[in-house]
Amino acid sequence: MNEPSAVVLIVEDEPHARAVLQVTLKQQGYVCLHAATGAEGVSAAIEREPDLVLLDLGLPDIDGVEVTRRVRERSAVPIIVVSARGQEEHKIEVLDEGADDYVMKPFVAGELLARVRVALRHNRAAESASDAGTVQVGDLVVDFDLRRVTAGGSEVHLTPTEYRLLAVMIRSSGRVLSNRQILRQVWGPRYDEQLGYLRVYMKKLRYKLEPDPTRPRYLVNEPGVGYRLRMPG
Amino acid sequence: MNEPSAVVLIVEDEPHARAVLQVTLKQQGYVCLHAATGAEGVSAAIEREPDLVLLDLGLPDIDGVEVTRRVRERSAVPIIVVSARGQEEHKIEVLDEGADDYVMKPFVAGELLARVRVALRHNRAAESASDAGTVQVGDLVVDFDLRRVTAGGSEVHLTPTEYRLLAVMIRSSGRVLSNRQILRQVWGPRYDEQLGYLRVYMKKLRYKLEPDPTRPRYLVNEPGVGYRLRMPG
DNA sequence: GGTTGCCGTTAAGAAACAATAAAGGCCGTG
DNA sequence: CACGGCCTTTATTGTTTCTTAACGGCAACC
Repeated sequence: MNEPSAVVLIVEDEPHARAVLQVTLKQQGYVCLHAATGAEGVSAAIEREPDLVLLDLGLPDIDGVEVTRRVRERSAVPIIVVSARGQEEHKIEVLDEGADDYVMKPFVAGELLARVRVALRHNRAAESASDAGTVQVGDLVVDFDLRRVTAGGSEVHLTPTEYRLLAVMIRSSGRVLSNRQILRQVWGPRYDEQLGYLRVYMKKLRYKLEPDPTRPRYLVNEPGVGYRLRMPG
Repeated sequence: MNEPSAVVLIVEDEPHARAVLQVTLKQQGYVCLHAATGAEGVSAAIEREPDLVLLDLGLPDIDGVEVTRRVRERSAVPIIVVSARGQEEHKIEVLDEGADDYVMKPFVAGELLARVRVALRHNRAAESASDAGTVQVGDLVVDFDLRRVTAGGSEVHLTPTEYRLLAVMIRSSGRVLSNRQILRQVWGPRYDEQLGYLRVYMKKLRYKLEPDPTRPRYLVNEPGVGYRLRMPG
């Protein structure tokens, strides 16, 4: 049962840090690409189509925030930012620009790898979601071919946004999705702070899908984190 | 079912102490390497790739803390510090630099060997857990992909801070983490003196996870140092 | 036997977060 | 242009989580 090996682009100017990253990743069977400057990183991230980008914040030429922005103009590749101590204040900026996660140097190998796995899995889930079919969770059935939803046996009409939200949730059913992740997938990367949208539409979905909308069985909130579509059981 | 014999690097200047360590280990089938100075120890730890390093704190040339730091720049090999009385204050420093555990001289052979086994096992677990995404310790299971925690078979709801704390502990299960290390990882670098936070949240976690919260089996305190997530056995 | 240091526990107020209702804007269609 | 459906926005209320400070127990040490 081998995972198909993923290609990871490492954007890091300092040779030693780069070596540490590469060794850590290669041991797990990942294939590594390199870029030593922000400019190289941007073009490699777009042209060579890696499955993941590890981006150091302390690059010599372009600011890491700017690198993220430029990559995001052309690609949805997951970006994990690696930053040294004393650069905490960039964390929020860079996440706002569309980075997916954040790891502090020095990091424990296990932690880095965990985040890499999570980021890759997202990506794969989003891609394979395009192959259609019907998904069932409890008495909720979504037919992606016909774009039809039934709850408790009877058909439910959903607006486009409601449908996209449900699709995102049901594709990752069982797992907690952060508010940011949901907003990016449903409304787009620039909307990932519009928590209000998400709340309003969660209410609408619950109203249409839940047996008792005030006591959600399916669409449950994890305070401070996000939402998840609970699987039966 | 033979354990694959592990290679242990002993860094110790005093001949008698070295002999005691070596005999204790050889009887259990471990292969021993030696280094008599800190400098030798650093290069041997990196180049000869032992499975474990036993590091004496009272070396003639380089401080044990410095040895740990230099090894950690290049290797994730488990390090167990062996320290004489009167060096207690170094324990925390050396753990902060990335050592895995410490044993006080004079030590009982059984205790040393138990910690050696734990450190070796931890290393192997960290390697094989990297394709799982879920980590199990005793009847505690953390699924990092789903962000789900179960204790004794039933799901447990954790708040964001509780979850981060458990994640930090379980990623380093078996080894001692200093209060400062934990605080930095869970609350951030600026909170590394807020011991109160840690105590409050340790209680909350124990309450939710331990069979008998007043007699912790998993989250155990190391007085004056920090906490450890004890592995079963 | 008191003092000190460290740990566990508790509770209450502050802050962050979530659910809901309702109003206004946009846009296509009749 | 009036209407209906959908999306966005704001305000209000209610809930969960975090922070903070104080207290009590226990052991080590003088």
